[in-house]
Amino acid sequence: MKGLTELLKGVLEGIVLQKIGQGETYGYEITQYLQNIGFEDIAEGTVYTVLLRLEKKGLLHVEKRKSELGPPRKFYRLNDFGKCELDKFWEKWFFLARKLNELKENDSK
Amino acid sequence: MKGLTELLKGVLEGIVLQKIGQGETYGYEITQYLQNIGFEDIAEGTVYTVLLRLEKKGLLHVEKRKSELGPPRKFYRLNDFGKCELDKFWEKWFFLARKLNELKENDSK
DNA sequence: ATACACTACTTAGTATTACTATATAGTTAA
DNA sequence: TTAACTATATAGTAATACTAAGTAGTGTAT
Repeated sequence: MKGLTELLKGVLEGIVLQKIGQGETYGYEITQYLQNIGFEDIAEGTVYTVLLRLEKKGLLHVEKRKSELGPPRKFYRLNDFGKCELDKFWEKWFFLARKLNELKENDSK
Repeated sequence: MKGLTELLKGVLEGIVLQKIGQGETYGYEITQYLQNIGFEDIAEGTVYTVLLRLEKKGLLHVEKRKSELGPPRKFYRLNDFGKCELDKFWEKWFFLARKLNELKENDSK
């Protein structure tokens, strides 16, 4: 899907948090994952900037370890603060989603 | 709801387009409307910058007319391009909403 | 051994957007 | 005439995703 950039602001961060929340992972894997679920236009660089930002904000536990195949990976997990921020993201998202559904449904009335 | 700023990127424009699509309106009224439906933290200035942007992009038919009570108003309607962009907004929104629901539902599995 | 593909991470610079703060001004009622 | 309400505009800021480019380890085919 093209032209999603502005709509992704804030959302991409939430998606990445959610993915990390489902189990230890790393940047390259997250990028592949996003491609697979339909976000074909999200580039690697974008994902890494999100990760570094989340790291700086202190939401992630980070561990650099060797990979069996390829260069070393930075493995991420959510810490307590990260889990809290993930919850907040979903709250905000569902607030917005509910509002937008209401707006759209007013059409048919 | 606080801290919605980043999530509103792109969305606010869509909401304003949708509101205008429901019938001729003007900035001040749109602002009041947003307050009423739960977006208490969206300031007047924000709405006007959106409107001027949409105007510049050529999505709106504009007509400045006197008001019965108060200063003159700029009345807006969607032109064909605006209607097209509104449709595109909803397409993008529902794409994203569907994806996010899928991500969230993976939790329970 | 060498070249290539794949894996994996980083970063500088850009564009877009919502927000803050402030300014301007017409209208109405006290 | 003062205050409250209506109505619009705009300069500057912060946050975020995107582009483009670079670095480097590992595995495979030639």
